[in-house]
Amino acid sequence: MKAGDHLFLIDGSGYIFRAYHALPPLTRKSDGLPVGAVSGFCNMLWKLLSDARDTSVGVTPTHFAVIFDHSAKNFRHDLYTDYKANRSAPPEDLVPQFALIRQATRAFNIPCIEREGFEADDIIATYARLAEGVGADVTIVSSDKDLMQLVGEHVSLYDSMKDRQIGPAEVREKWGVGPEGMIDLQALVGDSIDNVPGIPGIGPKTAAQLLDEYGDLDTLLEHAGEIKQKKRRENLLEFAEQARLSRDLVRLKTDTPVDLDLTALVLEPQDGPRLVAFLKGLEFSSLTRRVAEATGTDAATVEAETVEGEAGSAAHGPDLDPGDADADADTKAVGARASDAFANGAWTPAALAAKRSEAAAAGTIDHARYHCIRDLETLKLWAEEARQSGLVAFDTETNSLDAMQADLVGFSLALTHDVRDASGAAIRAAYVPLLHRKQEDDLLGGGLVEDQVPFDEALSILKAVLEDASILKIGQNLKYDWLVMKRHGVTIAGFDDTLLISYVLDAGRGNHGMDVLSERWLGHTPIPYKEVCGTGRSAITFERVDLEAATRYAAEDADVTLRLWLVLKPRLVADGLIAVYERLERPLVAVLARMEERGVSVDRQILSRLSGELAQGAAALEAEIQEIAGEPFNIGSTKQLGEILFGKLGLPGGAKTKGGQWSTSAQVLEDLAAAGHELPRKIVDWRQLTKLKSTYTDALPGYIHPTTTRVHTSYALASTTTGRLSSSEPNLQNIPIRTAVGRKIRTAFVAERGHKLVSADYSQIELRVLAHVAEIPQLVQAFADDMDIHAMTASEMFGVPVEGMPGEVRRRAKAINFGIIYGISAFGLANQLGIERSEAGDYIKRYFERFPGIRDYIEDTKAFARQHGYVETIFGRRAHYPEIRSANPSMRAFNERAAINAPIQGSAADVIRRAMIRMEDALAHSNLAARMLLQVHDELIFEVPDDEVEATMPLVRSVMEEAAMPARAMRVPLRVDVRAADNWDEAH
DNA sequence: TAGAAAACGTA
DNA sequence: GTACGTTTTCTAG
Repeated sequence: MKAGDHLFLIDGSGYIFRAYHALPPLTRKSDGLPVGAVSGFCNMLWKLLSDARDTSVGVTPTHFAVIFDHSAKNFRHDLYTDYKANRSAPPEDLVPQFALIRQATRAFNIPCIEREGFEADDIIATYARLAEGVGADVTIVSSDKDLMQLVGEHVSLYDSMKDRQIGPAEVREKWGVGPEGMIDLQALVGDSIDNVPGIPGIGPKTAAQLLDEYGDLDTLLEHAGEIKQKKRRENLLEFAEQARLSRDLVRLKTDTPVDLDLTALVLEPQDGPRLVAFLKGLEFSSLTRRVAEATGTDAATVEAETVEGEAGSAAHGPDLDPGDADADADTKAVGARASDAFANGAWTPAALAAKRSEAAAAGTIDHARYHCIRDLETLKLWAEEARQSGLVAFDTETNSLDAMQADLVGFSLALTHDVRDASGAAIRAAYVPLLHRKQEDDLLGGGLVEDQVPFDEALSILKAVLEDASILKIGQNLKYDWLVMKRHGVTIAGFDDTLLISYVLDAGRGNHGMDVLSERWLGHTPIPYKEVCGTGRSAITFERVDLEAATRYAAEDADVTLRLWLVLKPRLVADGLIAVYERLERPLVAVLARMEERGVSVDRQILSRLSGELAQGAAALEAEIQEIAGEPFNIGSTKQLGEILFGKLGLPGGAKTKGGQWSTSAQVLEDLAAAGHELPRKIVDWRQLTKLKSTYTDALPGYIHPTTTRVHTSYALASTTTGRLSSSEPNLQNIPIRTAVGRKIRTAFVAERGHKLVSADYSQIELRVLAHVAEIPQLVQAFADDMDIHAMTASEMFGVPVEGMPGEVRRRAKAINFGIIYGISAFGLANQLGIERSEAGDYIKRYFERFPGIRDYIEDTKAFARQHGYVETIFGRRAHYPEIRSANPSMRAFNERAAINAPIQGSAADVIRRAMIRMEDALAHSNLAARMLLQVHDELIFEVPDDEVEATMPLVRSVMEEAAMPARAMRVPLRVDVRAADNWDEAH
């Protein structure tokens, strides 16, 4: 490079964000892949390059490079740990575009530069100074103020979107200081987006004025005591150090090590066919045409490069939240687009999905090809490849199934160099052991296995990949890995989860565990965990597994996960379920993980006292029961109990169980008690006490975490057919409430010192959903008027006025209302109400006469389910009922009832999911410290600092009540009751 | 020792 | 009549 040459440096990362926000948001390729930013980027690049050929334009580049940010972390984080802490993850539909823009740069035959540990700005600064040094001119394509410090006689900025050149004069005009003053100005002002602190109370105007007066930051700080304005003076004195730190943060590094020297940046001509193929693949038709013309390429003969929707990155479907118009219309538009795409000779999403599935099933898995990575250099290479391809499957190996206890002992990665190949032939997978221990059990418990990658170094390389949202991580049940990594200081950002994708696609068609999915889609049975770690008392933890077996097992997990993703992700687009996945499913992973991580405080003493009381009560009852029975027996054994009750004592047996025994269910025992027998009542009571004791007061303390001293449940996102969550280990969604004794257990769930528990629950959400979907005028009106819905139903059915209605009448109406939600049958209603089937049938008949819309809804839903094999919630989530066409009438009836229930239960579940996804941001925006701890289907429980309770309650209420909006306008309002107290019993 | 059956806690 | 998870007992291996 020499004087007179002109170097163009494009701030690729900055451009991506700016283009994303500036351009129409919904630019997508026919398979749903979002490409708005890529499109803007390519057009901009082409325009600049055209200028290079057109000598009539004054500015003609001779050298050219696009610079990208490399990793989330750089030297500035060492200066200031909170640097860029305010940055939120990039928008979902931008993530897949990072890799595409790198691909685009290469397709344009332009150097694509990035370097670990440095921001794009530093590399730009370095090249700009180098070029300046040889007398060349430099144009930096960016309008970022952070780069303005570089502007000078030979260096200017070019804002490609406003087509504006920024030289020293423009900098001074905009900021009141010249380029040389920009660093000091930024140091004073700070930057809330990058979280550069600056000095409080000083904005750009004041900063410019001060710098004008004192010359530079150091002089200003020396003379800070002379400032007249009191507050300003105090702040300058108090935060002087902070300003100096800020200066170090904003000053760009001009001695970044660079791989390519200036001569390597010389502008080469474009390879016409290659570029055309790429642009054609992205369906940029007008740019394709222009490029073809300019490069003398016959576009018609060039085959489009298959640029992935595919590129395996998040292909995007319709937006559930139509701040962008009508969601239903959106959904249909995708279907329409699919056929258009086929007309263009491209794959339709469905055809692509089918092709992938076929290839995946034909692929073979070869354990011999797996790598075991045992040195840092190799690991770095793999991380680099992940970055290049923008895609990596990831799985952790630990020493516990409990994510809150698990320590990382290794991890596996899988990469592919061709995301179009679902056969897996292009996949490489590896296991990285970190803390495996020798198997022999010497006194010290066996030392570490030799030649493992040093833990801290490996973790930091992994961290850079996992936290970089522009690299899509693919996992199976990522909530587990997310939590484990979080506990190791790493926050995974930018991911897909094959468990959740499968769940969205196939809820109701069996479970979604990796082994099942692998057999279903790949025809491959993965190595069972048992085979590696054994079972029962001879089981070992993964850290004791020898590296060869561990590699086979762990690398296979990553390999299989990546293959599954290649098959399943296109199906999301094909089935129009991308929005469900991205709006209702994927965002909950981090939300739930944080809830699990927080846990809830449980008072051991209350539980232990209760346990004692329950033990006493049960023992007393046990003695009485055995006294009456005339012999000791195991009351907990239904078999023995049946023999005593219906054999020895000769009580009349009621129902039989499936196994043919006499049933001893609570219902049967209650009936016997009502008939005057004294023993059954005592057994019911005994059962209640022992149930509460064993399931709750005795079990819960065992779940208190040794270090956090709180109870951390685990939520399953993909276990129910309807879309509800489930909770386990321990299940905190079935803590007693119905009986007085049971409720006492809730008093043990407490807020930590200085806090309250706030419980917010939806009132009658399922009935409201029913009123909405079935469009029942009376119900809609009743909810609009905030009436007692069961009383209103009773009044409508039986002609009884709501005023002074007997409790029994209301109770019956209530049972019918619930019955409807559960897919009513005369049999079930009769059971519930203890009336004759014929009478129950009459009730149902009368109900349908009064509410014909409900009958229509039920019939329509059944017909839909029979036709499609699934039903949908109001947000488009599907629940499959493959057996609804069963020839077995009871099986069929069961599936029909479930299918009637699923849209109601599932829509309610979707609503609270939406509320949960929004809640954290809503709280943060209001500067509230409330922490969401638990979800119980229609209830959310928070822990809130005492002095924020008042402010938090209305916010929580409004987020929940407005959760359906704007995606759906419900015909009925949602109502939420909110209460605060010291414990869960009083808060609910 | 693993898994089914019965019972029962929640929404 | 829907949707779950946990506990205890008992049986099959």
